[in-house]
Amino acid sequence: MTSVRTRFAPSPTGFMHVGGVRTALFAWLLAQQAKATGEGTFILRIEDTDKVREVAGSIEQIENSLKWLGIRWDEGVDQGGPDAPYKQSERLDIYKEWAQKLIDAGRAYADPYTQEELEAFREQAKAAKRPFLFRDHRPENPPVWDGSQPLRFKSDPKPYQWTDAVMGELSTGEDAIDDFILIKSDGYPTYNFCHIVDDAIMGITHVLRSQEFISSTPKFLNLYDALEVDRPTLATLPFVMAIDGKKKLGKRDGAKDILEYAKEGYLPEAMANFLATLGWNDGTEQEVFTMQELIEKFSLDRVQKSPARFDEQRLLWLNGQHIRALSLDDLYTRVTDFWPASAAGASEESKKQVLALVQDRMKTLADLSILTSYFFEEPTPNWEMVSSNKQLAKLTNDEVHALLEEAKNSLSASDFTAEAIQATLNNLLEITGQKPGILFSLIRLAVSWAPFSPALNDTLATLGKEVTLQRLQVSLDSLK
RNA sequence: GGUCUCAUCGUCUAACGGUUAGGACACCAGGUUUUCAUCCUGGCAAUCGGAGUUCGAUUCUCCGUGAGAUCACCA
Repeated sequence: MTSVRTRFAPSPTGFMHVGGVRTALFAWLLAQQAKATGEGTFILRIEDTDKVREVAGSIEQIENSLKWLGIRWDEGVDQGGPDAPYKQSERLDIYKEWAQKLIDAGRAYADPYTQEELEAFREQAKAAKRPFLFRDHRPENPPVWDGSQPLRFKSDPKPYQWTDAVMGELSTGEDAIDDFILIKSDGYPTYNFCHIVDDAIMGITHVLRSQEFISSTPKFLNLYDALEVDRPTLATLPFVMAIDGKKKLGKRDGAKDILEYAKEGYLPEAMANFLATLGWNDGTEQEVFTMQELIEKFSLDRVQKSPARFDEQRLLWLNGQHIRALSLDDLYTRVTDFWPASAAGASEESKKQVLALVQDRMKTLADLSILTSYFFEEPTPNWEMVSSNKQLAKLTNDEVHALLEEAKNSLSASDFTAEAIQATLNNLLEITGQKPGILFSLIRLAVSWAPFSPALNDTLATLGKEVTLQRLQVSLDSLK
């Protein structure tokens, strides 16, 4: 019987980008996996203790992002749970209580210095080429903490050695530990303090977070000791790096809102697949995973230690793979917002027929419009497309005219099933003595005027005899 | 500067100390008797450097080098 409780604890400072989402995904996968054999719980906790940086609407946006990806939480701000509230700004009393325990134990004290004095200490250390440590300036007789000063942790500096579920054995010297602030002078706790309190209260078993926290981990370990709480399994995830440069992906470096990808026609399961395999693999050569497979196969010990770059090409490829894996009906429900405007009046039946034709060619749902518009609206002849085609450019206007005329005649006698059309077309090859590359390309353009389209016989069959012949005529007429 | 982490094709990655260093994306070339962004086949392409341990290091150790993180009343 395993019990896994994980949490995703974002601060509401804006939209979510792929790095943050991946952390959430991994934590969620772990909890889902545990559900199969025991207890698994995934918690969404909002860390809103910095009122200055808070951005209105962020919580809703975070929730929408997770929902889009298919991540559901068992406990959270919107639905509550046994450890409610799940918003840190509503848990201030709890942190005060825990802070008092530390004060009583002589492990916390009021910081009597002004900003200026603090700054002077920093300058001093810098001038002396020494690291700045607040604990070098611990006041001998700190005032009684009345809430107007910051409350600091009285650390117990010592070397630490610990095991990280991803990084393995880690260690630091005592310089990594300092008297950090537990509660700010505005009454709100710092992340360093309250996340540890909450994780303990909520019984979090696995803490997943990104690499930037690795150097503050010794502080956390020191606090766990002072609080006398068991520490959870710590797992440090490597960065997701920006596509170019070598910087970690961040909002200021052009990281996109994850919901942007939804608008661009990416499937959530493709995004999940991509994110999961960015820094993780199952040890086989499998590249495409369903959500269910990810849940079953994910493991922290196969997570990469080194940062990975965000490769949109691979995401695009995966998206195509997942689109092709969808049933037609499923795909149909996903593309609702992606049809060309001209398809508005088309019936579900005809739209599905068209969709079936292009499913294999779509890489994003947004491709649908360019791929299908000519099924729903009359294309405008663009002879530029003929003259810029290597093979077709060799034909004279008279030859083009003759070929299309011939095609029109043959097709008007066809039964117009896909099979019958193929037979007609093959016959046409013999009559005209043309190569398929020329004849078929020409017909394709004359009825669609699109850069690419499905197999010619399927395209014509879907358009129907009447439309096909009419479009051939329109094209003929437009040819001077 | 202190502390800490990381290092295999362009990118994502695989490889009990023994493999012609494997796969995928991208790219290139063919094929699937039309286009093509699907599909199939093939090709290109990597162990950061130097010592050491070993019969044998991508793998273990050390030293470099490079990259990154962190040193906030931000999370």
